[in-house]
Amino acid sequence: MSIASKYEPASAEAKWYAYWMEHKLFSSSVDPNKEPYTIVIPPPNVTGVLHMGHMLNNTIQDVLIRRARMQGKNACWVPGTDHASIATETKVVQLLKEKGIDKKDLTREEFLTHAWDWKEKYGGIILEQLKKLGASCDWDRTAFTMDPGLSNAVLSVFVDLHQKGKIYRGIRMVNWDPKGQTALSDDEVIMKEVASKLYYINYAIEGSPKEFLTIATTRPETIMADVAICINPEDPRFTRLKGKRAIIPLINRSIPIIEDSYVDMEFGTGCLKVTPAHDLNDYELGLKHKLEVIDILNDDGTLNAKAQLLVGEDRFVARKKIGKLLDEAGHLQKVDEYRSNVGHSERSDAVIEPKLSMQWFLKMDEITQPAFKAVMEDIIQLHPPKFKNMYRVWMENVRDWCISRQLWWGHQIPAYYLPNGEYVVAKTAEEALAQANAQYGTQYTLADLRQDEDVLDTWFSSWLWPISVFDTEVFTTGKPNKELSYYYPTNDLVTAPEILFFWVARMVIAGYEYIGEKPFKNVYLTGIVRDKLGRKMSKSLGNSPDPLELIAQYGADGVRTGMLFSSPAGNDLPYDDKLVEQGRNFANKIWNAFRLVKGWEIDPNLDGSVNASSIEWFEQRFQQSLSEINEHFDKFRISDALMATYKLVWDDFCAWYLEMIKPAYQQPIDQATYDKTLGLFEEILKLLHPFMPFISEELWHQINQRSVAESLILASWPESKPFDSQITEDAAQVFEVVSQIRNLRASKGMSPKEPLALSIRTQNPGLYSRFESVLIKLANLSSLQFGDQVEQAMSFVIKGDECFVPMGGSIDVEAEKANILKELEYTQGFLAGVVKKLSNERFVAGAPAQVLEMERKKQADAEAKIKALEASLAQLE
RNA sequence: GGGAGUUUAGCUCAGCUGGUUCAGAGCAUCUGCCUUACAAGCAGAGGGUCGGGGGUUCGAAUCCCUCAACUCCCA
Repeated sequence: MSIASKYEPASAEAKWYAYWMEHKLFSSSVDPNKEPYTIVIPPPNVTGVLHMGHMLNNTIQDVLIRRARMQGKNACWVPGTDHASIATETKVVQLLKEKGIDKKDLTREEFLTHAWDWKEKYGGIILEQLKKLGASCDWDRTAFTMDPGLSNAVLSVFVDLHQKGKIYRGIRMVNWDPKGQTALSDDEVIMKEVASKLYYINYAIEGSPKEFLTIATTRPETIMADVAICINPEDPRFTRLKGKRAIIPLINRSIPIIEDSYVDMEFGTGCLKVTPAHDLNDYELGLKHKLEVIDILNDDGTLNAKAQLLVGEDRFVARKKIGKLLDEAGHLQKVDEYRSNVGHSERSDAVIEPKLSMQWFLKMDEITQPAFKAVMEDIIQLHPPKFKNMYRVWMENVRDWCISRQLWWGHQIPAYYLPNGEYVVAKTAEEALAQANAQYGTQYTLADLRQDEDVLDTWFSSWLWPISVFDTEVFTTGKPNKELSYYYPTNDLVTAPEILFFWVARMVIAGYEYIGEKPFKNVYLTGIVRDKLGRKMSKSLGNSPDPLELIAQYGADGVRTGMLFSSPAGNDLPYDDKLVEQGRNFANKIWNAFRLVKGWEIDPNLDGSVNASSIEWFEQRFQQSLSEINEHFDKFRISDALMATYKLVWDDFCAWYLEMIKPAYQQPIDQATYDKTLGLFEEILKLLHPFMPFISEELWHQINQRSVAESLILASWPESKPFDSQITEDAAQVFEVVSQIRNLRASKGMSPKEPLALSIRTQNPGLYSRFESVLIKLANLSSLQFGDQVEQAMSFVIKGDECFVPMGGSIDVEAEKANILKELEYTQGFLAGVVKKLSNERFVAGAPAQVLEMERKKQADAEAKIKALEASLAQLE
């Protein structure tokens, strides 16, 4: 036997991935005779490097797609990447900076040239890494959200929605990232608790120089933007101030004192400075009271001329300085330490500045309705379903979507401003010009048009992904092409719950808006991969293992199964090397099972009928597991499907079946059993393939020479057939006897090599005699008999059948008596419970017949067992 | 502050519409084995008042109330 005792994954992985690729076994094309099964990959950021989250996510997709392929479906997994405007632009800016180039010194075109260079160079890395994992994507379909076609689709949609009156321009308070110089959506803002200071500032009352009121604020640098003081009309402390005006310290501007019940009398000093330009709540209060807006900040977070003071200083520097100024001028009453929640940019980590700016918005109220309904009515199913609730809450409170971003990398907004102050929206400048001149009767030329500088939110392109990877024209034509008609709606989407709203919900919205049909049937939400301490894996923490390193160390199959062992849908995965180790061990187990079988010599003259019952048992057991596995898959319980497969292979096939049929050392096996066993092995490899594509394909070809078309990746998923659970139950009982005898040996310190005799008192000897040879082999028996009690024997009871193992003189009577007494005591207690239940009239009257019958059987069994135990005890006396 | 979710063995989780799948699985732990497929292994064992309390019911891990802890979303 020349096969290594340890499975070496590296060569098999390289070999079979190349083989699958070479023969285009991942590729899919429209075939009306086959049912399509489609998954679109959640496009990773082009800036991305494969991390553990991708590993989990893509393993699940690959499992689903490979199983579908084996089920004879036309499996199509579309890969691709997302241009990720903020992340990529940040990265490119950083890279240029390292080269001594400042983005400010570049034109838009120059910057984009650099960005594309970067994308061409690094943008595909993550997809290459996915190949190492075994991902069976149709790589010929690889898409990018800024491909010409997909970009065109984005612009079409923008123009269309604008025409429909759903896109509008408006001044809004946005989350401004002064570092990234862009507006962020609420969801891109992370609230963090930070230590800050609460400044108590005195504002003089106009007309009574000695009087003042005190305001508590964490942002003293914005007092120059104050437009009012607000008090609660119910607050008796401030009745005297009603209708008066206050003076802003340092700049001495007079502002009104207004009343609004919005003010929390408990917080701070009970009165509030109103600064509409720099606080969302103040902005709304300002709108309500028709107050002026004074914006004292530049885009980069420095103070502008309107501030009058500290012009050009950064907001945080200004905060410190103004504190000092106020103090020196005698306006600062005190400063308290304070903890508050402050929004930070998810990308740049800069403190978010609420800022008024002109942005583009998509009206969400109407467009979301079909998407809301689809999930509520389970037309689209979320797995696990607990996310349905979250989805509902979000959809019910959805706000208009701010779709503009102040960046260069992305889809530039197709809006063109005209010299007359108007603007037109069109896909190209030429179209815009024609439209403008027609609309306004003007004679403008292209040079008169100025395109909006901003780009669209990244999600504004990825929400079209399940459509635009197949058809980029449907948004204008309204007619799906062949590809889209065939592959859409896709089947399953696998993604993280954190982007349920960013992405998933919006794809559903776009799907209904443009195709009138859901984009997918099922959404499988994975958990977050965390480290042992429960922290999210991140580059900055350095707590994430390198996935490629892991694959090199444990094998792709080991890593895939390791990731899946402990990750039910929606649950976080606390990552531990132990998991992938278990995966690797599993691969090794399969490998060695194969070594065993391949190592057998065949003797054509041998009669294999002794193994018939073992084979029959395993076939039934296989079917039983298969139906469980299929059910798990259907319910998207991927971890459970894997665990059921794992147990079938390790416990049933390796630990029981192979041991049952294994010939004695260096003895040959009969032809029939050998052939059958290889056949069963093949069935097992099929079940393993979605989880462990490499080792399964490797062994598949080692079992037999096969053509490309006969590759395992294309093999048929085993057919589910009815099974006889009586056989598996009986076998379980026989196995229990084997375990008990092994246990007996272990507890007596006897060698497994020393044969024992077994006598069973049973109503049903056929059950045991059917597996007689198995019992003899696995329990190492010298004989098996049926009959009455045996003297000088150890005994145990299984399902009412008494088993006796004569031990000759070596039996420890006292210990055996103690054992039996313990068992007896327990059974008597058990019986008492059952009897009590049965003597309860209300139970007898209320419980269904089936339950009653069960209880009666329990009683009978317990009584029989007690009798048997007592007899054994008497025997020992 | 509003809403949702979670709490079952040391860890990660199953336990569907209350009753033999009812207290489970994998890993970890402990004991004994290098028994010629596999020590990345084999054989065996021990772990849980099902977060606390109360209620409904003949019967509750499962339904209701309440308290506690943790997580997430929104403000």
